[in-house]
Amino acid sequence: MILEPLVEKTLSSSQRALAELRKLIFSGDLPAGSDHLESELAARLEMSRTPVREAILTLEGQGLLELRPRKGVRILPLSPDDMSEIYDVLTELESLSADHAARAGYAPRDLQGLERAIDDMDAAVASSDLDAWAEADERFHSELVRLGGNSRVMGIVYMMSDQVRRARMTTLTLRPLPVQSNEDHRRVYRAIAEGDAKTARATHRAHRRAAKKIIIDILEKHRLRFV
Amino acid sequence: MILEPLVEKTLSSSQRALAELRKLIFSGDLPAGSDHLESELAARLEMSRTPVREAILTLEGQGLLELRPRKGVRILPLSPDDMSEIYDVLTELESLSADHAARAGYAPRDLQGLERAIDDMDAAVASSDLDAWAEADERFHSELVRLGGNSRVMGIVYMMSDQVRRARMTTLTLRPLPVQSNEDHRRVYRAIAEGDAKTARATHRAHRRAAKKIIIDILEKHRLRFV
DNA sequence: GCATCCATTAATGCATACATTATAGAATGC
DNA sequence: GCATTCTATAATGTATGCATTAATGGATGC
Repeated sequence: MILEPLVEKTLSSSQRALAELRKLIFSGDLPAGSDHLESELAARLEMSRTPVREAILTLEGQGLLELRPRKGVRILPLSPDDMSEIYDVLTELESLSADHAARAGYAPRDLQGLERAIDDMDAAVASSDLDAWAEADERFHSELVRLGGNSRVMGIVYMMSDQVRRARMTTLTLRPLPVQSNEDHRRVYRAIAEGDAKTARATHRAHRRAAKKIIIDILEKHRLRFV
Repeated sequence: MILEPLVEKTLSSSQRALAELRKLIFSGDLPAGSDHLESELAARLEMSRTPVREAILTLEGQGLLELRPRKGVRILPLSPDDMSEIYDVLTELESLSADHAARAGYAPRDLQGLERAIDDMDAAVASSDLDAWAEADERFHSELVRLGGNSRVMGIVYMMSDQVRRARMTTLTLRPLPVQSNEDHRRVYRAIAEGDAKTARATHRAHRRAAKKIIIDILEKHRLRFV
């Protein structure tokens, strides 16, 4: 019998399995394209197969891995085509969110989260802190979707952001400093604040399309497949 | 997401559980808002809790039900707000699909599925066969998404179509005969055939927005919550 | 009579044991 | 030597049993 750490939080095993597997995938400890047996993962997480299996099924539903009976679970690689698909979905759903956010008539204080994210991105660009920029960028997009007020959109975008994050790990250092990007963010922000749904939607759409092109070009140029 | 081959071999218990639970939900045997214990469902499907539990987790991920520890799983009701969210997502993703389908430059024979669905809807309207119309309408939309070529979009739309189908069971007999609707479909079809992405997108978007309004109005007018 | 606490109960979450089955490799026949 | 078949193995899929824990109801004290 193994003694538990005293500060152990009361997280259920399957929740832990889900979180830990996610971390292992994002950290690259479980590289894209690699295969792993349920029992192996269970041993690694020091729990039985049952909760691990539940987490695996969830992650399969989220498109992070694939069950291949008798061959183990395969961590799914992301090809440029995959990223293209994901960016297209994000483009549509975030643009919808921008539209709805503009129509919702939010007060300035409701938009503080957006504004702060934009400011943080400016600061990050100024100090060339790519990690801080990525974090603030992600915050901007998730805040935008939250303001859109559609819980289904939030769920889908949250799922796909996971995948984008995987790709970003690789591409972040290869892309030019995102200077233009924040100008776009500010324009989206202004349009929402002014209740101009049409501009908010169109501006965000253009922003996402440009971002997609940058990422896809990098992935293809460097023949990056596994991220 | 992937269509199963028609030659069904002995499918696994968890697959059966998934299919059967779906059927029970759609048939109304498990009404929206009702609670059910894992063990009760397992007994009903004549299998152990394990595969039932796996199916339940999958269905939870698809938003059909909710796990409430110690209270059983609750079949989720669909409020007008839920339907509004779902229609908004479908509007965006199907419009994207129409756009991409138009750009893809399909040959006429590739579009046969669309055309047949439209013809079938015409026939169904002529004979006032609402069920046939609903089936063909669903076929049109799923074919459209298939032509769009984005597998993520296909997956999301497939999931949400399940929910729309639940609502449609109730609203179908309450709505006016969908005559205008098929005129829209034909215009989308023509735009795709002619490679006019802009028109395809805009037309389909308008179509979906109109459909959403009809459904939501009915749901609210009749105070329908559980479907 | 009311509130609080404790005990009982029952449902889930997890572990484990078992059944099923695909696959690799050996063995046998040609 | 090659192919085919059979067998052993191992991984998944499923069943079952046990532990944990939330909820309910009763009992007790005020």
